[in-house]
Amino acid sequence: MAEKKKYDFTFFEDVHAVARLIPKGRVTSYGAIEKYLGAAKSARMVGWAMNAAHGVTPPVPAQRVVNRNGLLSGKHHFGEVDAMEKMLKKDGVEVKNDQVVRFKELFWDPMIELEVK
DNA sequence: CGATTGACGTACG
DNA sequence: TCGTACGCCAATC
Repeated sequence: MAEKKKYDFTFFEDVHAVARLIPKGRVTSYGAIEKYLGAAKSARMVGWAMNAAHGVTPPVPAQRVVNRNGLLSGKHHFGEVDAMEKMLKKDGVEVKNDQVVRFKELFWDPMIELEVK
């Protein structure tokens, strides 16, 4: 019984992995990750995974993960409200009114980028 | 153990 | 087009 943990963190690990795969200057949405994981039924679970992404190594760029509208829905969870926006700008992502500018252009879909088609 | 909440998304009016 | 309602699954109270 080499059960490391009682719960299956597969979902969390996968979410973290995908989040780390997000290229600099790019952003993605929870829904995209969900669908990539095949769990488009639990959108909120991705948010919980991100909540668990704090303190893990390597750090998970959760700031690059926004909601479907490109809105920084989780900016309040970075300690400071400006932390998420600041990091995004640092990555070269423009943020206006807590929203990613040209979100459609900067959108990074794992299903398309990671899938060999 | 039951009810509420939560970093979302889709459906309906 | 905008606002409200519901579903989803897990964690917390």
